[in-house]
Amino acid sequence: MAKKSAPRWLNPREMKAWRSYIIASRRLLEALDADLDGHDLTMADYEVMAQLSDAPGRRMRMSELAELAMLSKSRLSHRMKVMEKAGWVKREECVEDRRGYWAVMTDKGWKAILAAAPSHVESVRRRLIDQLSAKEQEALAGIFGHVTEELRNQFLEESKG
Amino acid sequence: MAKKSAPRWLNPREMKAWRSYIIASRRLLEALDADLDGHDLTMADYEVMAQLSDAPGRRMRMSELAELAMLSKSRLSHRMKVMEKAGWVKREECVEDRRGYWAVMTDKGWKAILAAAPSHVESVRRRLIDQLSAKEQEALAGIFGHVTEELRNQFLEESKG
DNA sequence: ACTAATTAGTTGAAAGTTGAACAATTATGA
DNA sequence: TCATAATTGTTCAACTTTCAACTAATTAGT
Repeated sequence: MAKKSAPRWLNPREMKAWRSYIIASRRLLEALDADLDGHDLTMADYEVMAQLSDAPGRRMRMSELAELAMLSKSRLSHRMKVMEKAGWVKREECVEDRRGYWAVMTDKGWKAILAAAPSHVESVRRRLIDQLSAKEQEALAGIFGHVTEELRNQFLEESKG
Repeated sequence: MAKKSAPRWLNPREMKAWRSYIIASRRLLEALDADLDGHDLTMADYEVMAQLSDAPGRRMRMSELAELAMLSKSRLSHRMKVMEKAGWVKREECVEDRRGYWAVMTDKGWKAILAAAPSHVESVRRRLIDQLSAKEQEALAGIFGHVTEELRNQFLEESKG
């Protein structure tokens, strides 16, 4: 558990990369969320709905949905209650595993996501994707694909220690 | 207010760029926050403290601090109350403008940020910066520098309409 | 089969965030 | 100068998220 070596501070190039990224990302997410406002959706709720609409039968087990939408089970549970009240989803008991539930998108939910999707995509384009050349898009994918992979490795590494 | 044109969905390259970015970013931020846990700090609080420690006299007006740390005034106000209770900052009335307050970092706060900074930088390195080549770092800075600039333009554009 | 341990999902309380309303002060401008 | 507008920062209430505790059902180990 030694920790004594001098901190390796970021050099100017590294600092610029890090700060540009973190600042732009916060502003970008803020803008994307604001753009979704008119559809009564946050990015997180949009992600839940989008995942659900891609699933066979527009239904998915709660756990899997939480996993794909990157929410804690607890958080998903709370959001589902809200979205259920809005009539966008419902929950159905699962016969194969009676601990579990299916999150099921309703027709109303389907219509809601159909209505929101074009403007959301347009927003992602305008704020980010259309700002980048094809080369830059590939660079972005490369960089963050690698980051994700490495985070996964680090997580596995930390889990066993 | 015409909106009828067919949505321009993302092509595979665009989709990959967007999804890689958004997924990696969420996981990355999650990991960085987890790494800060041991110092009783969130990224947001760290940012507040870092900005404050860079300011002359380690003090800054509330508004400016909110601006730099990218928090709403309300949110900063709440966080300050918590950090004040922890003894890391205090607030002082402002003589030049008696509506205002100075956010002032205490000695204890200074020690706290000094203690947290090396491990935070190490975390940023390990999770992101050290994963990238110099070229990739420059690409990252280029991309997101441009995104920030464009977001600012769009914001100005929207403000007048 | 019987107990342990895991897994699925929910809940309630505490903590955090948002957004509008507000008091106090300063700036603007006829 | 006077009235109006804008700015500073806080507060309250509504809402959201987190964390730990919990029930119920399934799986594993013996």
